[in-house]
Amino acid sequence: MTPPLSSGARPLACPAGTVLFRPDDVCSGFVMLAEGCIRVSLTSPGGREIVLYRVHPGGVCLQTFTCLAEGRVYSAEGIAETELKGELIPPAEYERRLAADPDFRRTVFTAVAHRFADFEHLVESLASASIESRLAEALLARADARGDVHLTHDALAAEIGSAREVVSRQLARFERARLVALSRGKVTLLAVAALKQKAAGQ
Amino acid sequence: MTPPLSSGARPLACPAGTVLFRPDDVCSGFVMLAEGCIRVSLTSPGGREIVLYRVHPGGVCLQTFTCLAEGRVYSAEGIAETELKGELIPPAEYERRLAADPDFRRTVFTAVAHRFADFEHLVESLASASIESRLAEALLARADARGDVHLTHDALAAEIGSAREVVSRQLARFERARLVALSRGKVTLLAVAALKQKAAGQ
DNA sequence: GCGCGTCGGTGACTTAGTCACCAAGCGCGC
DNA sequence: GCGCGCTTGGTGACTAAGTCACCGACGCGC
Repeated sequence: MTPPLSSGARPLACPAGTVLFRPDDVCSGFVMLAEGCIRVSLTSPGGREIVLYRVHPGGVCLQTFTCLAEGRVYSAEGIAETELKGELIPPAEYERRLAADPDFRRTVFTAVAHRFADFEHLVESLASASIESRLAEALLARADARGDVHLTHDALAAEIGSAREVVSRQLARFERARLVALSRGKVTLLAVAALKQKAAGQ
Repeated sequence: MTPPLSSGARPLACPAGTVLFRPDDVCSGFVMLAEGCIRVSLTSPGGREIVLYRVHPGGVCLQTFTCLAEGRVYSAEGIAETELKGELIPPAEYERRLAADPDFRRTVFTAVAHRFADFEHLVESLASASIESRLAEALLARADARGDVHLTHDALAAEIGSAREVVSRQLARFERARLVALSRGKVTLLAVAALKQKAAGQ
């Protein structure tokens, strides 16, 4: 459709599991994702990890945006959850496009705004929602079409910013209530409607 | 210095305590603050309030930015903490300036980026810092030149996204350790260095 | 000086998080 | 196909934080 996007943009391709950036890394450019998913997470000094957000095609990595706007280093970690394809736009080219291309500007702004709304939701649920509702929400959000969630209890704990033991115990309660079935590395949702109620806070 | 900034901008002036916006309000324009301070906070269904951030001159209200970028309604509450002076830039004019004025664009971007970094800090401390360290941090951040913090325990609880009773008890512990002195509506810092240690997590 | 609204203190209880440890599942090399 | 070691999950015991209910103390207006 569009011609080669610009002189400066470089193709980006990497396999699942690639660490795209770590805290204190310098930002090498703005990522326009065509395919795949990037998980951005924060790890506290105590070793607790929390997933801040995921970047999908059409989305924007706020971390990257922040780094480019303020000339700072990254403060979180970004990992390719799946194989990635896209473009890496170097800082100067990014700046030029923001000035010259209203569509590009609108895309970036909208994505930043959207990301911010997610963030607000995260703050709200960290500050006031129960583990039960946050876990129910995370399960619903990350289930595949068959209702399976392929995550360890540890990974689920990172999704909701809690601890593994807490997740294990809450999952055990869900299992006793026949809302889910548990197996190693997998949670199967049995009662989606009931979980939605829990996610909404009963 | 600059001539009247634009055809569209309207002067903004209001006294302390004014509610600038509430959840579900439509955004009437972009605020450029010349003087004063706006507190933006979220109140959960359970009635728990948490202060998201404060807007100072040169800063940007992310809420407003989000609303303008996505054409959405506000999701938080904004209150004038002090008397405000500034300009209100209507949406169309805001859009025009973003396109035409690189300095304006840079200002907005930098401010948004900065705000986002604060937000990340908020998420990190909600997810993993103790009440003791969050309260110590809040006290240090909001003390005046004499080391007085003129906030009720309730207001301090909103600052750190916790409950009044929890704040009262932690303040009592600080008082027993001679780190602060308590009186009605005021906390006086007695040992700033020790509080800084607590804020950093010992 | 009385009444009332705000502010702060406290006990009793629930929920969440931490720590230490163990057991089951699984892949791998031999 | 046996044993080894890593990952994952389960559990008890404890601490920290949050909730609920209630009361007392202060401060202001009448």
